[in-house]
Amino acid sequence: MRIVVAQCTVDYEGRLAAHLPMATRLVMVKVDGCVAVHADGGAYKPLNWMNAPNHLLDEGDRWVVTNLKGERLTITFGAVHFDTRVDLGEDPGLRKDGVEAELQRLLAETPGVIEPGLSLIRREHPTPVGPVDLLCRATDGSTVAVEVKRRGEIDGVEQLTRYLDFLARDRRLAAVRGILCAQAIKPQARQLAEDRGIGWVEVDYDLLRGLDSPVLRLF
Amino acid sequence: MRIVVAQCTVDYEGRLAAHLPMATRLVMVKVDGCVAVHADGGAYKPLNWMNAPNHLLDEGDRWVVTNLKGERLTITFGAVHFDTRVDLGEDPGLRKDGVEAELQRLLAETPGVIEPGLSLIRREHPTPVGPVDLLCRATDGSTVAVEVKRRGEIDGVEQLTRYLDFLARDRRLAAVRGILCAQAIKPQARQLAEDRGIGWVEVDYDLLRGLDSPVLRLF
DNA sequence: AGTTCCATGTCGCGG
DNA sequence: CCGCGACGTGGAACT
Repeated sequence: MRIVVAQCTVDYEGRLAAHLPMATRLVMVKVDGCVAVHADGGAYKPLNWMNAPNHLLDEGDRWVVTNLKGERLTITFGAVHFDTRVDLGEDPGLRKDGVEAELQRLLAETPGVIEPGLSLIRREHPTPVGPVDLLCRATDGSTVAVEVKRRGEIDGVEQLTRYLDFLARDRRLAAVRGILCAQAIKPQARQLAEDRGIGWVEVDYDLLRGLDSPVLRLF
Repeated sequence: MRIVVAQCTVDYEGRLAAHLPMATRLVMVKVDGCVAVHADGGAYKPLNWMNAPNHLLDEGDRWVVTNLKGERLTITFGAVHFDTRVDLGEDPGLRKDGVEAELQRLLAETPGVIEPGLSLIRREHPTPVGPVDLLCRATDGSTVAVEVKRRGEIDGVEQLTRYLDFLARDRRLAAVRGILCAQAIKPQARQLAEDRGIGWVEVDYDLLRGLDSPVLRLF
């Protein structure tokens, strides 16, 4: 990784046009070739950047970074405060927990928390417009398509609506209804769901993880 | 800004849980207090981070960064390769051109380029499923909902469809139709729009900017 | 390569 | 402060 602290102007031409006047900034070049220009604020996002793969033309006081999509990042340097290279080596990588995949797994094991008596038919049930997260059977005999999200928003309702359109035509299934299931569901998503006769349920991830624990599963 | 290159392990507990084993990484602390841990790859996004506002407890070989939402980032240091501070000063900021907000503003000033004779009723007209970009009156007396996009894709058609569903029920409005307006509209979006009786128009951003110039507005 | 969908999305604006 | 939608969204998984 190369780290440069220097005065510079930056110009980006591509999906939009952007310009940065001369000021002191941090320019980071990673071994994969990506370039990022940071100011001393604005969270972790750089002011400007160019991801790999790209080509960096180093003219000394000016870098021109281009990619195959025709985007161009031009950095023109003034006074350089500092310019160093460090070898970080390969990174062992990140472990994550608590994303949608995890939530879906937990709900598949305890579908009753979505609606009393619900039982799982299958996960990732295929349709022509994508897989339904959980396909279930309700006590009233109807089929229930469950869309699992970490956060319930309008997109989730649209997605479920598309699935239901196709499931309704599947003669092998009983009458099909839909439920949007998330840790939190936004008012507009609730509104749209209700407007379309789609149910919605908020579930507690920590509670669910508790229900899944070895001790409680003995009961 | 403080720049540290060091061996470290990182743990994040918050919206999810994540762990990074010991390895050499770049830790950046900006003056606004945000902390980012970078590996030598993975584009401009850090492996882990904590945005401002937060509180950094510096125990020397361990940093504990917390925020009011109950998220916690813990960095435990091993060998430190280097640790420096630089004063970047205030950044003059970024100028952007060609984004949706700009396009919407220009169209609001010259709605006639969307359809001859169209006049603006209001921008950001509220509905229960979100605001309509431009609500207009056509010469035939009908109301026209315009969705403005930089790039016209299926999402834009879906969004406009939702608005139209609700607008159709508003008895204060005349018959409502919709137009998707963008710099470029993909074939699939055109197809879907036509299928739903929604109009679509491609507009030239540069031409529009020209129409908005002081000289031409005299005419 | 193209499409779909998730994300600790982040960011900015308006209520 | 929340709600909402845009973003140079980026990135991964799958066709």
